[in-house]
Amino acid sequence: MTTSCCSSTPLPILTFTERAKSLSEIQQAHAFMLKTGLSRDTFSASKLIAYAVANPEPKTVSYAHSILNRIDTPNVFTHNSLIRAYANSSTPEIALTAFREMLLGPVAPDKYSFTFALKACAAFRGVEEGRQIHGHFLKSGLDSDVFVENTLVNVYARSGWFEVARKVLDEMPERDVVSWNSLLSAFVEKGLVEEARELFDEMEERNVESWNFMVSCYAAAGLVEEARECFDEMPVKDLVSWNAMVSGYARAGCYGEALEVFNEMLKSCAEEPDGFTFVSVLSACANLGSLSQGEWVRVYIDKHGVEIDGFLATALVDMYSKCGRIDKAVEVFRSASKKDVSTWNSMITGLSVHGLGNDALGIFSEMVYEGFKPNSVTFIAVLSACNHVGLLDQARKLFETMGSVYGVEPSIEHYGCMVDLLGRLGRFEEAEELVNKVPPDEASVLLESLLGACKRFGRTEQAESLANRLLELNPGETSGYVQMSNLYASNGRWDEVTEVRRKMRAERVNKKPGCSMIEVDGVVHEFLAGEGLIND
DNA sequence: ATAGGGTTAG
Repeated sequence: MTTSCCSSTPLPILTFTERAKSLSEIQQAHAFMLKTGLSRDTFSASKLIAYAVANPEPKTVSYAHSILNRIDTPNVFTHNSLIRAYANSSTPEIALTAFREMLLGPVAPDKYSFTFALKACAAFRGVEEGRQIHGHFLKSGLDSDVFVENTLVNVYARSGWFEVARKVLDEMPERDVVSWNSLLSAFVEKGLVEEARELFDEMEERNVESWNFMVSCYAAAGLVEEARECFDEMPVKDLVSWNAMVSGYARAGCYGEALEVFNEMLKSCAEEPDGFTFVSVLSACANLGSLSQGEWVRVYIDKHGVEIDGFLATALVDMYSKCGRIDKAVEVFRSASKKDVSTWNSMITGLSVHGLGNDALGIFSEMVYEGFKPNSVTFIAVLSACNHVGLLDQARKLFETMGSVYGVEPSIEHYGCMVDLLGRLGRFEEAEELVNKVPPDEASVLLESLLGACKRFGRTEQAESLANRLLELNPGETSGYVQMSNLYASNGRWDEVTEVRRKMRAERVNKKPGCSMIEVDGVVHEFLAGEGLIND
């Protein structure tokens, strides 16, 4: 313990407490206070609780809670700090326990208590709880307050009670820009573009955040032109505005435009790009296969000392592996100081698609060894790695343990990997067993996979029966018919082909033409697959 | 001594 600051007077320990950088330092301070009897002192304890406000992880906050419970005379400040810390944690519901405890005690809640308790309700969409607290506030005798009411607007709006939110907003004795944004942000969160636009046009005041909400609202809906219009129109842009536009283009698949806006951003020198910017830019590079621009970004990141966090490491690994440089992907991965589950996932996926199944499995073991919890994506990545290399035993083992050991229940994608692998290796019985374990309405992907394998192995009879099952499962869809007719065609059974086609017409099923595009010398060529559909 | 909306990411 770094006790150099601790002596018999209370001040140094309070300074130590204020400067604590970890929960264990707080616990050291607490231990010291216990010995000296200082821990029951309201002011000293509030310094311990302040740490939880600044670092609201559930563990830290519940520790602060236990400290608060042992104070002789809690005051309104210590109560509010605890409610606030819970409201900002990932377990905001517990803020209401703390609020209830306050109501039962001798200290009356003030406008801060209500604001924090309501903020907690907004966080977990607790509209019923919010309503009760609203009623409580009205009966409390406290004056109407713009902070309390703004939070209330947000509670109702985020819970989808838009009319009530609007009513509270309209009846507020004084509104500010946050009042409007409280409702606007909820429309944006729910993807209600029209409602957001209408409100935005009606707003008495707007700030840069209001504009950013609109840009991101359009971008999230894939309406990049509208987003751009809004972006061009806004009176003041900040870093978030630029990032919203770059990511909007990238997510909409407009990768060239994403890079263009990024270049504009650099040229205008208005804002320095940050990790958010680079993640979107790298994603654009990855999807364009543009290694040179991706490299440029990496150099920029290094030169400007931008911190490579889990997100950025993931984006870099992804960019390098999608651009064919798995060696550089591994290099970035190895040198990354921060990794999260997605970083591991993108490394495993990268190795897998490069055919390096064993390396992918090695990274998976490392991941588990280092204490990261694999998720559903991880298992898709490792199972497809097994698939690429034909590692049946490993795949079986992973598939069995993913639920029991790692707590990730297999979904249809995982079944898909297994059925693919089993089919490829000719293990038809085992594959069928798996297919029969999933609910019928999800089984068609698996049936198609297995059907393909049957064809490759010349198992025409089984293929036929699978195609029939596919047909029964979804008579309105093309895949069963197409598979069936291809099957007959490849065996020269033309009468049966005609019969399938007739059935298809009778059921009014039409095969949608496949479409693909390619750019050659700046001219886009479009190809349509299908019969007589090009002139339709 | 403590406020509210907080927009951007693989």
